[in-house]
Amino acid sequence: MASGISLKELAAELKLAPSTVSRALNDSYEISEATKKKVISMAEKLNYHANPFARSLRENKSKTIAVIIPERINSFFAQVMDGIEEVAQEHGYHLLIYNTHEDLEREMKIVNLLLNGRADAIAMSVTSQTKDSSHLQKLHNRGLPIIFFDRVSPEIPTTKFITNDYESTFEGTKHLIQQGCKKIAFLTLGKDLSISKERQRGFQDAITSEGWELQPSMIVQCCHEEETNVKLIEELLLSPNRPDGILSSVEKLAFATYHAVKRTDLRIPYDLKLISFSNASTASLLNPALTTITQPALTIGYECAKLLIKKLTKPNHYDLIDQVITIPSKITIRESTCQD
Amino acid sequence: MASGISLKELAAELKLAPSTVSRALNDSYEISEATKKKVISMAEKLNYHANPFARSLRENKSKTIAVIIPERINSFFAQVMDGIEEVAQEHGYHLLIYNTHEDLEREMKIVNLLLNGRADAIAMSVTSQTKDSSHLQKLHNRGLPIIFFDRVSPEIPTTKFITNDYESTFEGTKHLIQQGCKKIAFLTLGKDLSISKERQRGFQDAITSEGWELQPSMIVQCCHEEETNVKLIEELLLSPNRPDGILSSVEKLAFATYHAVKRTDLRIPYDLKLISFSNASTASLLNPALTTITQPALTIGYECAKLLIKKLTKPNHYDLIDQVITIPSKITIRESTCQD
DNA sequence: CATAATTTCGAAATCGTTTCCGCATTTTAT
DNA sequence: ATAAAATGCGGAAACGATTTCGAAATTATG
Repeated sequence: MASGISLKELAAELKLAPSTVSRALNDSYEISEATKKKVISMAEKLNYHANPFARSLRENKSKTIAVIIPERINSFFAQVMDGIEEVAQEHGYHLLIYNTHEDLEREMKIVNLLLNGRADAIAMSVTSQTKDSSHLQKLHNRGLPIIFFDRVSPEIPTTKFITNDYESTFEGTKHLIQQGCKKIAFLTLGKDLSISKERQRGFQDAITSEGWELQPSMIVQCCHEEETNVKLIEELLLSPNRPDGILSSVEKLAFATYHAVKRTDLRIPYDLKLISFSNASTASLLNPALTTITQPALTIGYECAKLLIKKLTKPNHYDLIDQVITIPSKITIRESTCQD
Repeated sequence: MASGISLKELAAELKLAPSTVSRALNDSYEISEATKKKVISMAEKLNYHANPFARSLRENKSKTIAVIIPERINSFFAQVMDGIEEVAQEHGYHLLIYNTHEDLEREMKIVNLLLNGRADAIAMSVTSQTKDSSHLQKLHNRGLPIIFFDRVSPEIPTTKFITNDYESTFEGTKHLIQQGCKKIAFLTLGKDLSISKERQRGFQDAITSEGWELQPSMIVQCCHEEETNVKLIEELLLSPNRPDGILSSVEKLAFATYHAVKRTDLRIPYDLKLISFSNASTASLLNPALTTITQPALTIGYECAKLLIKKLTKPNHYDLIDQVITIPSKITIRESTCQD
């Protein structure tokens, strides 16, 4: 219905063969400058636009990259997408974007959808539930270039971008300790996630490096349901041996903590200090301003896209080798961990 | 490279004609149950996946909807996208997403990219600079179903979804007045935008309905550059006839206001009351909590997608008629406009 | 049993590109 | 002057699916 003129029709109009017109439009050396000009100007005049599907079919590539994220309302993922899009657009690539909503079922469905070659490559961050990776393995086996960021799948031998999860969490915890915290809780989402494990390890090592004993009740498994999390954290804060510091490994758990605190008569930072992984630009506007561990989201997006495109444009000269590339986060200290 | 088995190969394996296999997989009535079963099980066994481009080429449709937004780090647009994706996924549609970064040049490039039929339909919100609509007209002329949300282009005769911009702003302004404000400023982005005009009209009518005179200096034209906006607002707040109330028509201008206020010794809500259009879930966590006009973002997303898909699945029985559908916003009063 | 009707399937065209191969014609080399 | 090479273009196949048309096989009907 919305179809315009085809190459064949354009060729007929020019009294040339379709092959000639195709070559002219693709600036082939076999075509004289004179015909090229004629073809191009006629193409513009008739408003010719090459059918992308015919081209994709013929060339076996779609000029499309799929991006799969677990959550859209999340400043980190939003920034990564902006980064990916920037580089992709530069190279003429389009972006198919899928939100799994932290739901493994949906992730599997989406991944299966991509098995048919609709996208030339994939950049993704898995859900917090993703433990088994057989669905991802299928993608990889099919030869589809795939790259992970932040929430990586360790079993797939490809390039992964993460931040220095262990070190940032270690430092973040140390910061809480320096600020006088004696009992610190760690909020986390999926315990199967590799970054969760690393962050937890950083947290634990910081605790034990003080000669303190690690209390299991201070490792709090949260879910993706906001209200449930708020209640969970509220209970934690009302318990007899409540923490005086919290390190949240996920942005939204920090927000949940704010909400939970509001329900108690505790005050941040006096009764509770809070630090969290977050890329929210509003961190400094919160009440009180949130001390954050900020990931280099935009850079991660750039690098993911760059590598994927490198692989797509030089498939034989470059491979997405099995490596983890770490780009450090930055801690920004604000009021939520500092009482003047 | 990543190509799997083709229909023809599958047919060969089954000793059937490609046409038969195609029909079997599409559950055609002309094929016996016996062969259908055989075909389907063999397809699964050989991991057959129909090539989407061959299908798109043949059927002249891509099962893809393009979404164009001016900004990704914006809770409103993020929620709209979630809404669109939800409905689209239900109907087997994929989403191509483009961020124009409030840049008209980019918007035009992206729109031109979509002229070739890569997407079956478009849902978009224009940039704050978009005044001329000839590039959008081209899309529409091509017969591509297009729908606008929030930032609409009035000249394109199609369905548009907005909120009750005039009324919400009117009420928001009245609320400031009720809270004791005597001089109110209005922060806006593009003055050519239809929603900006409507919101500004609501603001002005609320002012004049009090018998007050409208002061031109209280209409503040902002840009998309954060730091510039902060300075602009700071100057406003330091000027001799500074406002004691601000209505921000855009979420990020509210954030800019918070930052600007921090640079002065004014305090919200005592010296300045603030209300803003915003869908940020963190509005209640800000310092002080922000009074918001919240748009029904998710619903807008749902409705956009529903209508587009209705048009795509029943092209002859339904048209995207030239109408503006209004879904009301909700005002949530918080501390930024209330001193106890 | 012969014929008609119905089921079930195959051959081939088609969508719009790109590209391999081939054929003139012109230019350059011998 | 003739052979060789370069230039410029056309014809047709190919990518992988769907679909129209038609034919064979099966079943029903008289």
